[in-house]
Amino acid sequence: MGIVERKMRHKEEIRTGILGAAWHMVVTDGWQSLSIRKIADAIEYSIPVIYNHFENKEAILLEFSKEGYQKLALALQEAKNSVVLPADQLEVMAIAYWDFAFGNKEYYQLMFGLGIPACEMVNQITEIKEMTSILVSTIREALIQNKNEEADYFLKYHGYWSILHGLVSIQMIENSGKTDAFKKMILKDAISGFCKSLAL
Amino acid sequence: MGIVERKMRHKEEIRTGILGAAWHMVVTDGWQSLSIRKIADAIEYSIPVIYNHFENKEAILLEFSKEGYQKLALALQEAKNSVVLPADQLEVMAIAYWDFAFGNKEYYQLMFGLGIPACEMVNQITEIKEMTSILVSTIREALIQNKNEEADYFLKYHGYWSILHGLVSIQMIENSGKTDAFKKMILKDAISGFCKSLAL
DNA sequence: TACATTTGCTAACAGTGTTAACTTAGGTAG
DNA sequence: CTACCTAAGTTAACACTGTTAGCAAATGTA
Repeated sequence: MGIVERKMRHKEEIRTGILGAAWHMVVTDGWQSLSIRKIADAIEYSIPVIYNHFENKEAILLEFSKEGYQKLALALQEAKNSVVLPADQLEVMAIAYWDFAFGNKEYYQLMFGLGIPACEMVNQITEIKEMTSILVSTIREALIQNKNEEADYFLKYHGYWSILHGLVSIQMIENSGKTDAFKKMILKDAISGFCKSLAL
Repeated sequence: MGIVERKMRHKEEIRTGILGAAWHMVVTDGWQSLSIRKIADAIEYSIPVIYNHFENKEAILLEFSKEGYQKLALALQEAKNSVVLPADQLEVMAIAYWDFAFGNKEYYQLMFGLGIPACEMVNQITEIKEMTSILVSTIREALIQNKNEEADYFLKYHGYWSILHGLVSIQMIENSGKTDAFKKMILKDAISGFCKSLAL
């Protein structure tokens, strides 16, 4: 008598139904417009049913976030396996990382808590340009100083900013037990490595 | 008859009152819990008054975002002025950038749309560790290959990940007119620069 | 004093997440 | 076969959210 089995199966069906409906909404309208009510509507069950499967809305998003990290790990592993030299591996992994992020924007944004101000907003902030111009000019000066004017300053500027922003935002969402001093060591090491890349 | 002046002044007072109350709420409870109603309550005016000064809630946040970019630009400029060599400038600017981000978390999170999943959430995702372990192992292998085992692999791993995440997230919120090919050039340049830093 | 304009308010609309309390259907035991 | 009990699913509400239409009152002008 597979009664409990059937019940389990049914419960699982609802669960996957919730996740399926939720994912569909995330992909079409962005995850900021995900709503419990709309999910309930899509799966043709009442609202509290969803709370039998997930503690709250965040738990649903957390589920996707986990999925995302798994997919990313898989992509990185595959990339790594495709070549043998570690230096080459780092390069193909970088590309795999990039491709994952832009091939799965919804996942990536969820995983790193990115994307509230809806992108369009950011482009309207002229203040950003004022700030980046300071970065750009310094990069150019550094390249001139190094007699390395062939190097594309725009490339380098993006590299510089990325290291900074990447370090900051990862530390911010990680908030691990590292000391401030150690965090700054990471920063200095990354920047000194970058500065070396400015020389010929 | 400074009647219009007085009115202007009064209007300006309300505006700064709105921003002041809003900022206070952002700092104390995080900007996700900012609400028009609570602002109205704080400034002791009714809700629609706020809509006379700002088109919507996002406009208020945009205001802070702009402020943030201005403050960051100022901090970078000051750091730059403190030393003369471009290479040194890049280092002090990096530290200034870092200090700004962590000294003004609210600004930074707003500026880069960071921080929905409330940080605590991210720490509960064990899947992250599975992913990062792949990165770490490859970094270690690369260091061994380069006979540079003294280098701290943890430092390098953070640098590597930061470049990746930084590039991705900045490109994502910028969504400028760059071609995919050019974007990948930025990526490859940054990574090849990083790989050089792994050598002795 | 009469009019016009700005200023601000009340109250509502249309949403959101979440939960208490109830009904009903399903399986179990006498 | 009936009585019971548990679990599934429902309705309806609470307490919020952003936003706006329509109205009242205060203010300055003619």
